[in-house]
Amino acid sequence: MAGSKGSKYYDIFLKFKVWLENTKGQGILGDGKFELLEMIDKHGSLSAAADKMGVSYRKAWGNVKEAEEKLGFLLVEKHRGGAQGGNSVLTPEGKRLVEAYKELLVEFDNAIHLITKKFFNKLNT
Amino acid sequence: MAGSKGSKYYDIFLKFKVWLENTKGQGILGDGKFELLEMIDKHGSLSAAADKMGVSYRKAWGNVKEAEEKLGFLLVEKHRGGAQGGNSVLTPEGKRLVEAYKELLVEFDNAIHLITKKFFNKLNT
DNA sequence: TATCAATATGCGAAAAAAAACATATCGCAA
DNA sequence: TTGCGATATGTTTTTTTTCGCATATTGATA
Repeated sequence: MAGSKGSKYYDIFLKFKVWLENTKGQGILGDGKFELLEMIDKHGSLSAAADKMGVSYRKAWGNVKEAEEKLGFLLVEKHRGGAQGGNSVLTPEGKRLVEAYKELLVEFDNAIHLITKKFFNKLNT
Repeated sequence: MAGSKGSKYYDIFLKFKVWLENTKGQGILGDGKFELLEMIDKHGSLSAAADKMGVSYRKAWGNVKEAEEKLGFLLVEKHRGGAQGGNSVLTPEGKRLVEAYKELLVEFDNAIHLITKKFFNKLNT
């Protein structure tokens, strides 16, 4: 819930976003891309991950590539050809990033919760 | 500084954004608009605020109007005509929001600082 | 060795967002 | 009563992003 009932701020909410940036100020990875990485990890391929997320393979592939270029190292180990056509798995670095990001989100949520409370308290003073 | 020296994460940073949203999921006010409100407060007019921020008056005006429409109440009291052509001052609600937001940012920065540290520690483990 | 599913990319269209341009209105003060 | 500077908007242009379509490559397996 946002502000207290009856307040003019009743249906207003605080939202936030966290992402990784490089020194050039370019965004690298945010919520969407992290979710994509998780899906790749879970399903074993970019195309399956894209499907599950309801985005085109073209877009998902482009996202991964862009992030990797900006980072300067690979997040996903891609294989093509073979009976299944190919597959993709996270690199150790990719896994690590995803893990760290997940924990980060939890802590962020906790912090936000407190801060939000204070914010609306102040507004309703 | 981001990761520890020599780390693969050396030149990567965590960034964040906070903003207000209404129940329809529409963004209302973020960093830029809050800064605009501060400038209006400081300079006494929308046009001066726009100048100082290096944006067009058209854009600044549109931003304020849009935010007010989504909030359902006024943030700025505008007057036109007169010797000076007109002027603008924050409404009490506008002032209140700006104040609360400023405090919010400080707390956010503190929280982020801690969380960022943990994040990179984990990556470099 | 032909097939098949997944990776890999280029490119043009379409949609969305931002910036620029053009006016109109308003009201005090000279 | 005219000029000036700020508010108020509609319209158009430009820029940026996103989407969709087409096409090539790869390699285990039947």
